[in-house]
Amino acid sequence: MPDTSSCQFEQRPRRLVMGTAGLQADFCKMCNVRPSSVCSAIENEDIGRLAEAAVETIVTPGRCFIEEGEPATDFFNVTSGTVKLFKALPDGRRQITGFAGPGHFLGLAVSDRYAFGAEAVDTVRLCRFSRERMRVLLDDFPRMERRLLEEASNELVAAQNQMLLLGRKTARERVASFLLDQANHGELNSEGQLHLPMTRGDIADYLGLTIETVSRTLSWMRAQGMIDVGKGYAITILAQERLESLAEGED
Amino acid sequence: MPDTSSCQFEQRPRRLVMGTAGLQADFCKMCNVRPSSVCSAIENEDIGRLAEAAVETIVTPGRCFIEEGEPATDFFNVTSGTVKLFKALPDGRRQITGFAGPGHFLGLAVSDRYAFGAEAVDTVRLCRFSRERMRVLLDDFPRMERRLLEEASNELVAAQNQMLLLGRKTARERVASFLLDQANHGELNSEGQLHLPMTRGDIADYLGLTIETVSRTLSWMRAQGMIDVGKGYAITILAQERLESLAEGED
DNA sequence: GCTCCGCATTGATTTATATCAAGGGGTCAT
DNA sequence: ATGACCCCTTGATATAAATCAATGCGGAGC
Repeated sequence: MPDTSSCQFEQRPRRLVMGTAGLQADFCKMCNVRPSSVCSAIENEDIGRLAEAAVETIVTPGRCFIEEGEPATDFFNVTSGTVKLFKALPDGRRQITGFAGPGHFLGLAVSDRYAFGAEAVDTVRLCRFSRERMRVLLDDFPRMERRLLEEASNELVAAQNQMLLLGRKTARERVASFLLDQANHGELNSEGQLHLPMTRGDIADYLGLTIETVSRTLSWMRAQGMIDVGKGYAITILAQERLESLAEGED
Repeated sequence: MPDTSSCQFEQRPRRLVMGTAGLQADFCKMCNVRPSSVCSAIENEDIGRLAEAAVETIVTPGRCFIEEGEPATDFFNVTSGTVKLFKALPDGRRQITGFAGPGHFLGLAVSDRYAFGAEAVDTVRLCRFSRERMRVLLDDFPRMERRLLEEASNELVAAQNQMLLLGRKTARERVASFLLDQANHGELNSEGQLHLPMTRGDIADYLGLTIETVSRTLSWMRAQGMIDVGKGYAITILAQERLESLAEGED
């Protein structure tokens, strides 16, 4: 069955079906990502307002839920899983501009169209807010707007770091930077392993490299004793300091 | 005289001297960049509050006025001229993350240190605001915070485009994209020429290329009849559509 | 069980761009 | 005027990473 979707990452032709019912206040009150998300800007006493504007959505792996260039109707807040954000060229070349994990807010768009696409890497849980309801919330809770500005500023810093990486770092430096970033953001499992939810192809599209170069670079790092590459997507960092100096080009 | 500054772009060892006196209300009221800047969020009746918090600063070409990693004490608003924003690696490799022209707001930083450096490309006029005074202004004028969020969102979109450029575009596509961006933002002179205030080196550091590749690519475009390279920094776009399809990789 | 297919790894070769190198044309201070 | 210094351009060569190609592994479906 051919893929007729405009989204390069879409793997299933079916439309994403999303519910429309709001949530109970307790849902937000108990939410484990609230402390680290923009939702923390709303106090417990007002949390019902937030909850009733939100719709919980589950996105299966590989499913695209924001398509670049489509009307920007919704904002999203990731509550679990990992999302890849990307831009594409007409001939299919792609650049992943970031990975968004729990607590991350998506959908900031100045124009009325999304400037990027978003696809679930693994199973992703989202809270969805329509733009209109979000607008009302922002009018009523200016603290939320401030929190959103903080979030945007953080992303801007990350984007600047990524521009330095893409414009000036070597393949080894890129991969080292990536592993350290992932180790800082995602938590390690009981064996100190870093679980990467994304494929080598995703990493390549994030780092501006090819799959082969990412694979070769990881093999080289393993040969150097810097990392251990386990089964599946698990990686153990064995020489963090060496990776850090490599990431900053001090080798 | 050796350059002992930590700023890679600093050319003069003297410290930047900046005044401390606030401005008259009329200064902001008459300001020609107010409509396109965050300052437009403050109405005429309150503009005195903005003016008294601002200090006008003139920065000579090549002068660095924000140093990466230094304490983030001030915000800036560019009123004339062009600023380059950059990040650097310890060995001197640099990435210019953007050029900021009139109306552009600088200094958004989450931590208490600047995440990037800023240097005047040509003679630059700035309004400077201390973080504390800016904080008070934002508390008193929530519209300004909203305006700042818009600005940050715009920058985020630009950053995503730049990541696509740096990660996935060829040298020709990069230069074509750059020329079109510049033509869109800066206005053309009476002869339809685009005046680029920055050097080939700056363009190279912005596009993740070398000076030689930028120069060769411009020469190639001229040989193709796409552009005319005039004296100094003037460029005429002769075949906009060809440049546009080139910029999007449709060639 | 087997087959298929996507993902990853590794090797051989190519190529776009960097690096090295030389020279020209401004501008500024002496 | 002269020389020093930038910045730019162009040519020759080197190289990091892409591309082309082959193989292996592991899960899903039959």
